[in-house]
Amino acid sequence: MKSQFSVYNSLTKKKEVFKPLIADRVGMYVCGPTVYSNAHLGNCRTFTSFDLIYRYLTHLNYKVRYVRNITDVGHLENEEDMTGEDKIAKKARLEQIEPMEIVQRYTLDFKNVMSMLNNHPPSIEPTATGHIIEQIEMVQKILDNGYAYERNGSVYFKTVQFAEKHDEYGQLSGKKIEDLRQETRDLKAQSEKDHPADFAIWMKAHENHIMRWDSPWSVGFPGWHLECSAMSTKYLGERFDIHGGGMDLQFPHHENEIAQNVSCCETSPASYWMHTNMLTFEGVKMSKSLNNSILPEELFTGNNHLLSQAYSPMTLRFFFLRSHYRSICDFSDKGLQDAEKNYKNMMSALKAVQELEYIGKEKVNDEDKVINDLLDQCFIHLDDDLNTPRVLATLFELVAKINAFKNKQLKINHISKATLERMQTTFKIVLQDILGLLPEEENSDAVLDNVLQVLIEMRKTARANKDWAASDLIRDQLLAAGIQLKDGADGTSWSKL
RNA sequence: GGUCGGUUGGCCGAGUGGUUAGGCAACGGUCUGCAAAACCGUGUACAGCGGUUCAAAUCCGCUACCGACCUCCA
Repeated sequence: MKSQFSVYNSLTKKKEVFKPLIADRVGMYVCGPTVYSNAHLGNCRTFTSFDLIYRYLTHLNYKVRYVRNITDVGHLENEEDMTGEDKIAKKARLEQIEPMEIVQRYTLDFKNVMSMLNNHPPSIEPTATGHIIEQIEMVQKILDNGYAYERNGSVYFKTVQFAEKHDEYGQLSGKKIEDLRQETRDLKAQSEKDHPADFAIWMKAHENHIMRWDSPWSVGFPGWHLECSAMSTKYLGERFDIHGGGMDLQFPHHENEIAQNVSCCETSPASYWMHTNMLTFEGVKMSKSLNNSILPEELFTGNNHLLSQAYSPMTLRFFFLRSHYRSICDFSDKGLQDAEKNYKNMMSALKAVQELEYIGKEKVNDEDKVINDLLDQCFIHLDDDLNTPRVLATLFELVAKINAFKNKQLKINHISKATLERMQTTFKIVLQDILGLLPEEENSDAVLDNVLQVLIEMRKTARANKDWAASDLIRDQLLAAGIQLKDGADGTSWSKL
C-alpha cells in the first residue's frame, strides 16, 4: 500500500500529493546555516522540521538523498557597499583568527546541537568553499547563456531580462519585478549594476577581503545564492524533488536560485518547495540582528534570565513538534514547561506500552476498533503535510488508553492480541523513528533505583501495618527530594520530578 | 510604502461550511488509609462589522491590531 503523502508546495501555494521523479527515490536539498556564529533556537526549529520530513520519507520506504549545505563563505553584509565584507571574514578579523577557524568552530557547534536534538545527519553536507570550481563553472554557463554580464571583475545576473522571458521569476515569492524596480531605484542609484534587481553571482574581492579565489573574471568569491544552485545540481541533478529552507529565504535567496538554475540548466530545480515558518520571541522573529535569539546551550543549562529552569533537548524537540512546521511558533517558558510534561508523559506511556502483557481470553469489543483507528489516525495526520500537532493529539489519546490498560482500568483482553502488538510497535515507530523523540533514560541510575526499592519496600511494610506516619514520612521526604512515588495496580514505581 | 500571512476558550495549539481536536491549568468524580499518579467527566472559544448561504468561527468584503518579506537571516 503506497501512502497518499501530501505536502504543501510553496511554488503552487497548495497541498499536493507527493510524487517523486523516480519511483521510490527522493532527492531533497535544504539550505543549511551560515557558520559565522552559534546556531540559535530559530535554526534548530527549521532543521528539526526537515529532519521530520526526512524521517517520514524514510519511513515510507523512500531511498532519500538529503543534502544540506554549510555556508562557509558567508554573504556580503551590504551589497552596495564596495568595502562590504564577507560575514565570516569580518568575524575573523574581529576575533583575530583565521576565517576557517571560525567556520570550524561554529560548524562543530551546529552539528553538535543537531545531534543533541536527535536530528539525523544529512546524506551529504557539502560546504560552499569546497565547491568553488562548480560555482565558477555555473557562472560561466549563465554568462554563455546570456543571462549575466561582467562589470569590473564582478558578474551580475540579468534579473529583468530573465523575468521577461521566464514566468518562473516571482512565482515562488509573489514578488513582481516592477515592484522591485520601483522600490530599489531611488535608494541605490550609484550601483555598478544595470538594474537594482540584478544580483551578483561572482564578486571581485576588495583588497582586504580574506576569502578569495581565482576566476576568469577576477580574484573574488561566489555570489550570495550561487552555492545552493551549484551544490544541489552536483549532488541531486538538475531536477530533484524537494527543496527546503526557512521562510525568510524565500526571497531573494530561493527566487534567485531558481533563476540561476533555469538560466544555467534550463529547468527549475525542484518539484516541491517546502518552507518552515519562523520561531518568534514575544511575537517577533528570533534573529541575531534583533538580539533576541536564545542559544540551545542556554536552554539546556537554564542559563538565561528568560528561563525559569533548564530544558532538555528532547523537551525542545517536543516543543517544536507541538506546532505545525508552517505555523509561527512562539517561544515561551510556559510553553516549554508544558512540553516537558507532555514529553515525560509520552515517554512513560512508551515504557508502559512495551511492558503490557496479554492476560486472559480474547473478548474483543469496541475498544479494539478504537485503538486501531487511533493508530491509523497517526499516519493519516502525518500524510497530511506532517500535521504533528494532530499526531501528538492522537498519541495522547493512546496514552490515556495505555495508562488505563496498565492500571487495569481497561481490560487488556478487550482488544485482540494482534492489536496489542500493533499498538506496541506503532507507538514506538511513530514516537521514536518518525517524531525522533527518544527516552532520556532518567531512571538509568541503578544505584539510585536500588536505594529507592529499599524505601519502597519499607513503605509497603509500614502501610501493611497501617503505620501511616512512617509510610507518609517516606513518601513526603522523597517528594521533597524530587522523587515522586506512584502507587499503581502493579505496585509502586518512582520518577524524578 | 509594496507584497504576503496571522488574530481560536485562563494559557498553548490544530481543524472544519452543519458533528468532541489535543495539551497545560481549573473544577467534579472513581480509585486510595489520606494523598499523589492514573482513569472518567465538565468548560461550549473562534478580533470587530457587514455580506453570501437553509447553515460560517470556517467563504467574500471592509475595519482594527500583530507579524514576515522587500537588506544578511532558518
